[in-house]
Parts: sequence; C-alpha cells; structure tokens
Amino acid sequence: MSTKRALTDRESALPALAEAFREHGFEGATLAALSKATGLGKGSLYNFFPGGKDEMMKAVLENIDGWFADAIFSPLENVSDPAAAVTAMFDDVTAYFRSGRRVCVVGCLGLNSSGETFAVEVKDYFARWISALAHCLEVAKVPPAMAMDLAEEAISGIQGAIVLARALSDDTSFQRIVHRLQSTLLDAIGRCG
Amino acid sequence: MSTKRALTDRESALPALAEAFREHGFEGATLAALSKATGLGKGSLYNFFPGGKDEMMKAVLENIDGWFADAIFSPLENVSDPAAAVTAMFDDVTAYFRSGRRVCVVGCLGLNSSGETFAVEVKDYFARWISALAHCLEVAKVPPAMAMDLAEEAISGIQGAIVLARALSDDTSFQRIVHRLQSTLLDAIGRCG
DNA sequence: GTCTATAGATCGATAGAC
DNA sequence: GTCTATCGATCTATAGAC
Repeated sequence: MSTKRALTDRESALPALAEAFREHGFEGATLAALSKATGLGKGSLYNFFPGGKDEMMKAVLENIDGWFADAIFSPLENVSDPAAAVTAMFDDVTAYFRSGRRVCVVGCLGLNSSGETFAVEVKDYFARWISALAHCLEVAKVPPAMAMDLAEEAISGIQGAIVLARALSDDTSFQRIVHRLQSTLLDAIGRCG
Repeated sequence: MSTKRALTDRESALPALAEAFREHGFEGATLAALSKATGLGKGSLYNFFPGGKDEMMKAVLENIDGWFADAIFSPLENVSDPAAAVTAMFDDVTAYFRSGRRVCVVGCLGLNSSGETFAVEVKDYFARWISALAHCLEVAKVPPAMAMDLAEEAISGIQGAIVLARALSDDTSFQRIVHRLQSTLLDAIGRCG
C-alpha cells in the first residue's frame, strides 16, 4: 500500500470532482457543476486548485491512479496466487466501474483532444495496468509473449465493456463480457500453471 | 444498399462535421470549430441545421449509421459466405477507425451525459451491429446463444481497442486486439460450420 | 445561401469582503 | 478558507446586409 498523505480538504473534494468529470467529461464539467458537486464555492475551488480545471483533473488522475495502485496494480505486481489475484482484480473492477454504469475517466480522456494535456498520465495508467497483469500471468508460468497479449486483451476488453454497457444501458452485457475475459485468463493460468 | 438521397450541400458538410465532433467530442466541438472544419460561416450552418449543434450531431449520426448500414450491417445480414463476411467486416472497421486513431463518435457519445439526447441512436447502432454479426455467425451454424455472446464480445472488443490504442498512442495494439477478435470468430465458424 | 455583426447567456478565472 | 460579485472571453444562436 502506498503512503497516504494527511487528508487536507483538498483531498476530500477529489471524489466529488472525479464523479463530476466522470459524468460530464472534462469539457462538459463546468466550474458551476464542479462547485455544485463538491459543495464548495468557486473561490474555495481556486484556493485548493490555483491552476483551475487542469489542476483539478490532474489531482483527480493522481487520486485515481493511487487507488488503482493500491487496489489493483500492487496485488498483481506482488502476486503469490495468480488465479486468486486475477479473480480479485475482476471483482474490484466490476465494483469500481459499477458494472459499466460508471465510465473510466482515464479512458475517456484519451478519446478527444481536450485530454491531450493529460496524455502522459493516461498512457502510464494503462501501461502499468497491462504490465502488472502480464507479470501476474507470467508468475503463473504463462509465456511472456502470450501473457502480454492476454493482458492487453483483458484491459482493452474491460474498456470496451464499459462503452458497450453504457451505449446499451445494459449492465448485464458488462458482466457477461468481463466474465468471459476472466475465464480466458484463468484458463491460460490453468493450462500453463 | 440503402436508398441514397440527392446530395444537398447539407449532406456534403456532414463528413467535416463528423470529423470535428470526433476530434473534440460533442461539448468540445464549438461552432467556431465546426465552422472552420466545414469552411461554412455560422449563418450557413444554421441555415442547413436550424436546430444547431443537436441537429448537426443528429445528421452526423444518421450519416454514420447509413454508412455502416451499407458497408457493415447489410453484408452481415444478407450473408452467403460467413467467414468472408467476418473478414471483410474487420478489414472495413480497421480502415474506418484508422487502426484506432479515429474514435467512434457513437461510442463516445454514450460515455457522458451530453450524449443522453442521442441515447436511442447510440443504442440502435450497437444493437443492430451486434445482431447483424450474430446473425452472420448463426448462418455459419454457430448456436444462437454462442453467436450472441461472440458478437457482443467482438463489438465490445473493437470499442475497447479504440480506447486503448488512443490511450497508448499505439496503432499496433489496435491491430493485435482486433486480429485476435477476428480469429476467435473465424475459429467458431470453422468449428461449427 | 452566404457572410458579418452582435445579442444574450455562460464560460473559466479573479478580486475582495468577511 | 469561505463566500459573492464580477471581469473579459467565449459560447450558442440570431439578425440582417448582400
């Protein structure tokens, strides 16, 4: 688990900011919306985030990355039981994204030009996730090249499941897709391990 | 092939509008950007689309849906050689999305609240695509339940490949993922057909 | 039909009272 | 550190000349 800084009021505003960015996107999240979501006036927001929306999003991305580092990446990187770790990852991810009702802020940022400011953070998030999952599979004796392919396919598949579940307004499609991704990984672990 | 209306100037502006919405998203695509992309003044845009941005996006969605209907959906729905049809679909999709450099306007719309206005169009697009692909697989003697699952997985997988390729700025990841999706479908056709 | 000019609203961001 | 008031810029949309 990463070291946790003392909670400032700035930190406590991040979940609400993240939810607003999630719902409206970066461009669509106006300061009025961010103010309403956090319960803070614009003045307070600018007191915590002098850099405005950009700094708010940067902080949200750090916060999300920290959560994933603790809950998802680290368990995969320091794995002892790969099958259990893969199962736990899919459980956590399904809960986190609320079966696809909640979009992935990081994935969405990469989709349009307004997110170019955060290209490095977006890239690092996915690169680390894929590499952590691939490592976990390698520990289970899956050959490195296949481990990379499977990891790439799984993370990409989760993102696609979010897009589709949102488009169809159908949680069950998310659950079916993600369940199949999980089975694919567990099968590979079973065959190679 | 669907009936093609006579080309008005309104129609000829749609590709440029689509590209602007694609790059900036619906909220991010300002009228100035749409004007620049089309080479038309605001006055002309409002002459063609009295309903403003909403009507422009509606027209873009119809245009995209028409293209997919002709190029992707119909060949799957009226299939004679399923394996060839699946291969053609992946070729066309890879070219259309430029190996993931181009995002899916329809998929992106579903991701944030600004797209709720177009929820029906978004839903219909994905529902028809999945159902057309599932039909194609059924023609190849893939059992209906499995055909639906595979179709859902493939369309979701394509969307995920776009998200990941954009996030990593890596065309090759798109190509690898989509190639695996294609192989999965062709394998099922080969096993059942 | 095309454009420019501009209205009216809202944007991000700042200033200053408390 | 909180808020309200407000700035200048930009937004969508409209009006009207040509």
